[in-house]
Amino acid sequence: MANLRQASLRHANLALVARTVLAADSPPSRADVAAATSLTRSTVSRLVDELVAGGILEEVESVVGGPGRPGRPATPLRASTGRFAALGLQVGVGHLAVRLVDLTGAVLAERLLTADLAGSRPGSTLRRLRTMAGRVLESAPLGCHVVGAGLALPGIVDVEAGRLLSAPNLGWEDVVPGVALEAVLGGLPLRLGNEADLAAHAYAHPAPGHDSQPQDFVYLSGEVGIGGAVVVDGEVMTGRHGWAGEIGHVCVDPDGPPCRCGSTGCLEQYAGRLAMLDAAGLDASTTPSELAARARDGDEKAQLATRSAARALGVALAGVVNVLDIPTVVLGGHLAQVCDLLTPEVEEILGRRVLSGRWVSPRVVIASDDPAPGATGAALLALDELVRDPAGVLGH
Amino acid sequence: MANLRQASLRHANLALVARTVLAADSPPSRADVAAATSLTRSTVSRLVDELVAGGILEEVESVVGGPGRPGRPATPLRASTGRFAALGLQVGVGHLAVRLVDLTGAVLAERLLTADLAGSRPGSTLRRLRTMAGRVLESAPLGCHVVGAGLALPGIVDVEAGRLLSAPNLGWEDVVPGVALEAVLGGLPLRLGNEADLAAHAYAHPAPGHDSQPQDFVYLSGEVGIGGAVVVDGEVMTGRHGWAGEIGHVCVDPDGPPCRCGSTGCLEQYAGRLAMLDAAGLDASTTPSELAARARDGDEKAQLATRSAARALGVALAGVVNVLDIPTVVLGGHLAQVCDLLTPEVEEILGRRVLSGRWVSPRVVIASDDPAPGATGAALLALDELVRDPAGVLGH
DNA sequence: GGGATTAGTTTTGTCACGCAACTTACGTCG
DNA sequence: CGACGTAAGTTGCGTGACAAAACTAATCCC
Repeated sequence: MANLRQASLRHANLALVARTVLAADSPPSRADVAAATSLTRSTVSRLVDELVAGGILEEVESVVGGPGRPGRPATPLRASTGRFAALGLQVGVGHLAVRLVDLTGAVLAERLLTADLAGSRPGSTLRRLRTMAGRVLESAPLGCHVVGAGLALPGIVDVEAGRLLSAPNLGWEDVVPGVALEAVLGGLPLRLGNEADLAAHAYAHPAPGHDSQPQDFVYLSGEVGIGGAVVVDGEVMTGRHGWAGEIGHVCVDPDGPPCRCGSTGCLEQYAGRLAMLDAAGLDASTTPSELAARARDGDEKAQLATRSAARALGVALAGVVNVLDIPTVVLGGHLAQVCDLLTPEVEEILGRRVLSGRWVSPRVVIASDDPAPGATGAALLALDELVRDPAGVLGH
Repeated sequence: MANLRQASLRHANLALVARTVLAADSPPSRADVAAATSLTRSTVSRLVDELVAGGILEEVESVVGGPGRPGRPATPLRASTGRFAALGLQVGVGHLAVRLVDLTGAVLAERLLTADLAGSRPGSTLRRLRTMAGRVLESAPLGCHVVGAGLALPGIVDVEAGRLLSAPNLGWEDVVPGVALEAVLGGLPLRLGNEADLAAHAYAHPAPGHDSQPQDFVYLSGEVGIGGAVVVDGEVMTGRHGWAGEIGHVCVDPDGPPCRCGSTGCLEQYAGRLAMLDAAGLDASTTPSELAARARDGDEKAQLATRSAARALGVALAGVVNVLDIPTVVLGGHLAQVCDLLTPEVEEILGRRVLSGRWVSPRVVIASDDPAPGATGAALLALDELVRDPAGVLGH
């Protein structure tokens, strides 16, 4: 409900120009940006100059063989490398991760640590994360402004309060990670987020301002249980309180096995990592790839486990697609590793159970195999604020 | 991705001022609007003058005893009555409806017709609707501009193409209602919409620019089957193709009874009107209120039917709430008539099955008993375009 | 080397808003 | 009953952001 004044106009067009440059596949010239935005060249020039002066964009020395076109050669523009960056942190059930990502989406520095954190003490775990974050920040290039920090957590988060309400797979309840980390952040605001939400953001936007296809999808993140997120038009749906996306607890069968959430027949009880391994008669430490290999080799129990998981995924996702009309499903985490075993049956069930399946067939695709997409997503989300309002870091 | 120019600024602020006046509970003065929008009085004055000249707003003759406050008395503003209106049409399974709604949300004229249209021929039904629309338009007040028309349909709609793809309960397939109605519309664009989507819009916005509480909810519309809509921040989620909200076909039990959609165990098979009457051993023509009365009087089969419906609703809605974090459910249509029988058990199941139920208890509320909320919603949606860009009807 | 072509800059004009002074229209109080 | 206070609404001026168009710059092509 905020009003608009002349300054808003400038803010909005600065953001538009910045986004246009970041979204381009190859560095565009001022003239290209003018054509893409339907602003005039003079206006674009002025805005670009401001963004370059502010260190958000930079001009590329087009050394290599130009296009050989008549006319004055263009000055290609791109996001500044290493000038602005954001810190992405993640506490997973099996790992800690810290990443420093810049405006081009490049990882300037990172640290990964594999560890079983189920049942760990929040205090000591967050201290380990703090140490890792300190190292990463030390190795940031000179003159690099860290503009934000985000922390991905596998649980239900109160974003406003910066509080982790509950992370059953970690065994954490009611934790405020900001206090343990604030020494290393130096006053930088820390934004918490659900791991699946942030991973989904990273999938939709592999770099700040850069949109990938598709921009509407349902994201499933398999770790111990199943996290999820719904992305509409490139934006992660957070819901009324920021707790949307709990697809792992959609009911597949009301008479199904009890879930630790207190309900029965949740998707997680069929397609969660532990549930699948259990159904296949394998130890909890077995990797999903091992399970997939056994299923392919003809192990009957492994095949049963994957088939049961596929059926549950099909039923749960059909409901989601019926309600949201988002016919693309992205599988990440352990689900990505067994994706090719699941996909045919899941797609078959979706085609049958989705009302609009007659006109558009739902598709299942696989996410990247990044072990910590949540950390990347947390950093990218912080950088997005910069792209959305570049005037904030310029001369105000 | 459109750029901003000075004109955009004016357009945006015109819309802001218009919305502010429409959203106010009592007619605000120019000074009130200035305070609410944080625009200056001079700017508001200019914009209001334009809107008054354009016939969108009007000054109220404050005849009755003013507040007796010192200072120059205010000139209260409100939406013009009867100057701009939109036509809302609806084809339901049991009725036809036509409404003319103005900017204040008042119904200027309407016509309702009860008829069993299941299996009707689209051509003759639409001709009847056309006649009704003609009568309604004839009775519009002098100087009333009809700025848009919308048609609510109980099925899957291709909004862009103006085509009804499938309405199983009517038995209609692949119909383009625009051609049958264009004679009466006189070039006015007709916008199709799903009945539940439009009813949900009317619930969220009882008048143009006026927001009711809540602005985030799941809407269930019970007719023969069950239609649904998801409203986030006052906006009906349409999904990738406009087919979102098919909650009636969320799977409650994969081993449940077959549904006409080709799937099994859909919510509609438990809580649809026909399904409930069938389970209660009643004739298809029985009213839901009659069913409710029997259940209250101790009829065991009727109680069984309502309990089964409540359980199915609980399971299906729990899934939706888990995915979307929208803890308010609005029941309309036949579900509204049996709402008080269903609510306790549905809320109990939601509290148990919704992951975030520990922090926020989901609530079930009842919609208005308007027989054709879709028609109202269709008209309101058309008027919303006017409110969103008032400059469109002024001096361009 | 001159012309064509394209990139980027400079200049001038327009328009919407903020600011502040002003006018209007009412109550209040001596 | 008339001066004063107060709040609503108007008027005139200044500012800033963008459009339009003329201009400069740098390259290719002949």
